[in-house]
Amino acid sequence: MKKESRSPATVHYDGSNYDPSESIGFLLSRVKLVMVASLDADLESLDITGAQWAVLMRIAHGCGKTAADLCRDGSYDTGSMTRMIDRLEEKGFIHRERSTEDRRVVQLALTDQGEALLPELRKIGAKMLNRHLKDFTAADVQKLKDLLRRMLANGTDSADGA
Amino acid sequence: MKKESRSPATVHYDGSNYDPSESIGFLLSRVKLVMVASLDADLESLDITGAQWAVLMRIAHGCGKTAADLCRDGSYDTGSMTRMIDRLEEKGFIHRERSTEDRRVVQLALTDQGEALLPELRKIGAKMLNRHLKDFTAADVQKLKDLLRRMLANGTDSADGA
DNA sequence: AAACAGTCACTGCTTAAGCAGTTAATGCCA
DNA sequence: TGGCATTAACTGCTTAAGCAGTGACTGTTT
Repeated sequence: MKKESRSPATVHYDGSNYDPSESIGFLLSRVKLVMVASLDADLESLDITGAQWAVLMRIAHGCGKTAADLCRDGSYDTGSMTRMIDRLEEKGFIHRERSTEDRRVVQLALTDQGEALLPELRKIGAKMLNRHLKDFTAADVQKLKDLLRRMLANGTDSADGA
Repeated sequence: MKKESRSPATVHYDGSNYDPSESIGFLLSRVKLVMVASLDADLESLDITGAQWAVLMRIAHGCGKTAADLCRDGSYDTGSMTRMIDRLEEKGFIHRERSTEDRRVVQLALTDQGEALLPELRKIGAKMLNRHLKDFTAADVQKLKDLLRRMLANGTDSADGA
């Protein structure tokens, strides 16, 4: 006596119709993996990793003025972020400056060297995305973003589950 | 004098229209992150991680009879896989058996304990996916799979880039 | 048969992420 | 004003992933 599904519209997987290599989870992980690998390859000559690229882009766009901002927006660990910033600072792309208003925080900014690199970073990122979106219509891209945003919202708001 | 785009249909990003938190790359990473976090949380009581769950599911579905298979199908490092299998074996979920036909390979299989756990693993995986696919129509799910598969194909075949 | 390249599982090494705990600074409230 | 919770950045510790290299074994070629 199997229980009937109560809300058929939202039950896409019921525990028996699983094909690992076809499931959304595996596809998603896989796509992320190849995108990062592709980015890493393109960034190799600049001695920058994909993760570092992401942080530089956020700083450049003003999404993250401080380490704490970057951690919140990127769901990143604060300890890891400190060391990430260490690496980027050591390479000369960003610099730290203790805030005068709130002396707990450290303001982050691109150095001239980091600023100079920015166009290339943008170009590489765009190239990688376009490569993976080859033959996508504008509608496809919009739809994909929409679906991903909805998944994100579903995962974020009711974290406790059923 | 900016160069005109040559193939407008496939140029979604041109290096200037970047909003980190809205780009497909960030969305994708983010969705993957919350899905894994969600899976980890649901699996916590079983003392299994999301990565371990993925391997167990693959073995259970016969997608990976050996470590080398699992590495190929999951784009996983062979060294990491050896240790992953160590952990799963130590926990009693799988067991190794040297193949008699080809004595290089080690056959992997679920133990009785692993087999017994399987229904619960399936249930947890399905629950996680359904949670993130809430309010998705069947067409939405199909479309998402289709788009992800196409991205994967784009990233896989021409690895050299432009 | 002997040499050869290729494959499999495994090991040491390096890197980096997450967690827990520390210190300094801030805002709040009695 | 003094105490208290909160926040920011940082530090040690643990875990695990990727890379490079090893030894055992296989199929192939000559």
